[in-house]
Amino acid sequence: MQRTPLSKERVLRTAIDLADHGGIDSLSMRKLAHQLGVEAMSLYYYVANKDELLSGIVDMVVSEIEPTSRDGDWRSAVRRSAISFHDALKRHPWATSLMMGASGVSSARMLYMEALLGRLREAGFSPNLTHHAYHALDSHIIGSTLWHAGYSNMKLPANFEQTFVRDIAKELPYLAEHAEQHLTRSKRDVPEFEFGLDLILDGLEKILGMSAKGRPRRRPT
Amino acid sequence: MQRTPLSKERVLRTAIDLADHGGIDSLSMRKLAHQLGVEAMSLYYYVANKDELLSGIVDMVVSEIEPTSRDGDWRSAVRRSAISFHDALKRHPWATSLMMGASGVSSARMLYMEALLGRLREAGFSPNLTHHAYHALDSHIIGSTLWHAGYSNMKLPANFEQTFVRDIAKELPYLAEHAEQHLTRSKRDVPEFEFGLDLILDGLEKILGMSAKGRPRRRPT
DNA sequence: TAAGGTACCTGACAGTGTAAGGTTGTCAAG
DNA sequence: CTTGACAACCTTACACTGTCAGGTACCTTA
Repeated sequence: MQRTPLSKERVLRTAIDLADHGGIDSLSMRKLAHQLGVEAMSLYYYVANKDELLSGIVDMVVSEIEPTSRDGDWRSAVRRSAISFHDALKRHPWATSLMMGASGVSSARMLYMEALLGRLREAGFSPNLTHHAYHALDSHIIGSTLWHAGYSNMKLPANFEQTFVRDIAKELPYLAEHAEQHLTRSKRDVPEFEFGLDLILDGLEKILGMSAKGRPRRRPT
Repeated sequence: MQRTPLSKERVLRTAIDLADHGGIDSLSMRKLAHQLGVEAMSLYYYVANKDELLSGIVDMVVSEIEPTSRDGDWRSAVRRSAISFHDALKRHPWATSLMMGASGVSSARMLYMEALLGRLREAGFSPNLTHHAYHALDSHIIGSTLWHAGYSNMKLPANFEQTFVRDIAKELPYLAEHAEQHLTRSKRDVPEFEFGLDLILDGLEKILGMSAKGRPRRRPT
């Protein structure tokens, strides 16, 4: 009875499972190897080192993102890909901080960027506005997700509302109000992420409209 | 000749120095102790464990932020504190990801939140709009800074422009354009951070104006 | 039969956080 | 002057981390 041989694919996938389940800190070479029924050093046959493993799994997460479509109006196309990005990061919260740290921009990420940047440029965004739009969107996605990850990780005491919120209500009433909103917020409310996203998209749309009126664009390239 | 005794203050301050200089990974208990002329375990007299040390230094960074002022118009007050937040995180890039991870919200952070939330509410923002405004701003700050940290960390080859940008120009023209913008961007251009910030502030201002016209607010509370 | 490569393993090393307990110095009470 | 308590610091040890150096078993091709 011989086990099926490993593969980089299988190594990365198991690594993602491990990180998803126990957080990125619980992803060690030995644990990962054990999960695969193998010794730690065997993994180095498939990855050069842990950094490569990490950027590998980030790559897989990034490739889960639906790239900005070329169809339909730019606004809903951008919106969809942003939400898809956000969703992917919610599925793998550890990926957010990993994506920003470590080793440069992966190729999957570059493809995503190209699709988004291209869609904006071809919708009539100037190079400069495209630049700013990209960073505004990216920051919002990253920031929202990082917050979401931190928030969902922090385990509140069971009676958080009765104790903490009441305690700080006198000295920090606005914070108490804010905390309570998180607790009572229903699924029908606008998600925080989408509110901010639409704020940015609204702003971009307005700027685009102004510049289009001022000097109608000639070449779509 | 006896050395002056340590203090939690001094431990944290040296930890910040170490992290500022060599990144958060180079902050180990032993190195920190060595820097203080002491053995590792002595630190545990001042901090319970490394987590407490980390949240301690994050706290110190947060208290560098200029809280949202109660004077002047809400917009420039919020803008100033956001920039101050961003600046603090640029001074200590490691703090960004630390702030979101780990152990809940520090008391310094709560004070900052209270000031911002309060300022918004008292400017006429509804509870719900305040909630969304807070998260939009926070996400942008965190996201921008995290990006900035990653970008400034990644060391490009000296001739990045000539090699990489040229190489990808054919397959990923928009990405190449974007990369080039980062390289040629001058100090007189609008910083990416402030562009996004103003986008958000513009949007909030507009919503606030609309709701004020629709149903003028009665009680500032 | 030999060579060479593939896929895995053993052992070791330097580094990490920290639990358990030990050693000083200072200082007040008896 | 002694005793004991406390503060401030140290020593040792353990389990864990990534990974270098090298070894082993098997399979394929010459």
